[in-house]
Amino acid sequence: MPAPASNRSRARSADFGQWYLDVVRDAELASYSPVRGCIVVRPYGFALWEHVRDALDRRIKETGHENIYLPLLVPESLLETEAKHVEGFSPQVAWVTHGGADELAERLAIRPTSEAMVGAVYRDLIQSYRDLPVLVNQWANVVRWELRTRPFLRTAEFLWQEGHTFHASAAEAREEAERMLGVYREIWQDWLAIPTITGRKSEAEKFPGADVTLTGEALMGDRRALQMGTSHDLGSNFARAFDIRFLDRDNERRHPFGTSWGFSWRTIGAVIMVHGDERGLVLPPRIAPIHVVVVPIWRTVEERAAVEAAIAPVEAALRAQAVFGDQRIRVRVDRRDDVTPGYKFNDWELRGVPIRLEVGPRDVAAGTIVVAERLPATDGTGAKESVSVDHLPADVAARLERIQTRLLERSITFQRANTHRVSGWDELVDVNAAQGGFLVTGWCGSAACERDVQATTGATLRVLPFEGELEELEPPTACARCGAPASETAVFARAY
RNA sequence: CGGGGCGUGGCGCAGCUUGGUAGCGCACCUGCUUUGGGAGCAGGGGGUCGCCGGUUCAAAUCCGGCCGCCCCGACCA
Repeated sequence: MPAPASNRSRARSADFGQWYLDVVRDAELASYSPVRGCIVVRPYGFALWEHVRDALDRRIKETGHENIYLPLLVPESLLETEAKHVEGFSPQVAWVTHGGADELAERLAIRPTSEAMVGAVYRDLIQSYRDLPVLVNQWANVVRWELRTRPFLRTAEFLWQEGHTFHASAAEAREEAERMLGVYREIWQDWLAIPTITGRKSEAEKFPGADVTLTGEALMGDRRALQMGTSHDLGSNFARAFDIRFLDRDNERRHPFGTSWGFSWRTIGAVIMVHGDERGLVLPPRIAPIHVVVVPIWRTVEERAAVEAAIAPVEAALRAQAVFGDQRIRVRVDRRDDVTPGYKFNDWELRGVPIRLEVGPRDVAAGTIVVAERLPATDGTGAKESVSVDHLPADVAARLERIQTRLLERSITFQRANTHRVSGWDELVDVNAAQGGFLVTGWCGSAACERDVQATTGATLRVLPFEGELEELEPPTACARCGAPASETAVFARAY
């Protein structure tokens, strides 16, 4: 069967970067727009984001937070209030300078994030210890004037969630930052089927204005790392800068302690790069816009009628079937009559639909349906099977849950296989050049050594992992750069 | 921000070196045959060649300027 000349994805193994762009385009997740650095998220891509978003939104609410909405435009004087914050973000801020024809007296920043706005707003809303804790979140777009575009991973405008909280004590704020990183970790692992190494960022890598930045780092299919989301303990930095105070039980005025945490549509890029294969997208069932696609097969109008009649009750039964607790199976019957079944098989595989059902005259006669699973090509599984119509819904639900599990197992295996303990400078340089992946080593804590590693290898200090994150690896006891006793275990990697 | 590339029907591209009726694949429309792994044949519709200026009898093609986007590197979710 001859393939069309265009619209074929590049080989993943040959050119990972181009493969990524091809998958985004061919699976109809997103396209470029007339605006530099800004993408159009198409319905299939947005549905994917919505499933991730809804799962996270539920957990954010379950952990006691409420959603709000803050202004898009931030007066320059506000943005400048916290010194380190403005220093960190100023190179990336887009400015509104005119209203109509008139130049504004004060420029307005298009929010790169909302800490400054939160500070200004909650300065007035927080008066008493009874007003604490403040636990709010917003789903919003932000703009950071990026000089390089990669759909989902790096765009000038992107969608995310930013949580903001204030607490009466430093310990409570730290707990909150840790709690929300834990919530993120659940989503990454249980929904996106992506394992992460969680921990702290170094001073050089942390959020401008934060005391501590917590992060989750994942490994993409090309062995480069991706920061999946961050959670910041802001201490009382923003409260002091914005003069936020509360009157405590003892009648003393005190600054509250803040956190902020963000999770963006970049995670969609991670799903593509972690699970995708030579045939295109592979989606974890929990977030797949379509769980099951049904492809009818027929030649004559009589056959078509018989096949349609056989599909109707199957479709209804599948839609009624529970999966993953409270979800229902999401079914699409592909009734297009301008393309052949073969075309549809390839089309839905490219788009990562976990399960395909084929129903033709032979199946109708036998009371069966052909089931094919969309698993990574290397699994060697996914051959077609004939299944009786009777227990199809339960069978499909079980398969979806098994696929979800298998994808996670597979990505954990990949991460383990590409996490290397390196104990000295030569080994660090060699392993990074030869294999890439996560490089676990000792670090003396000095910024100079951190800089040297980056300058020489291109790998950055991704994370200082929490206790137990690398349980099977005994960390080196000396700094890989200078040989001094290590005060930290560090994970270096070339990153996106 | 440095380096490179590209702007030609909806999409992907060729044509430009050497100026002379704008072409190919996909998509689209009509008909017939097809349909269990990216269908075939026949006919058909659609483009002031990114913009401005210059050279020329004549510019997609040569010259100058501008704009835009993409890719590769330094910074960032």
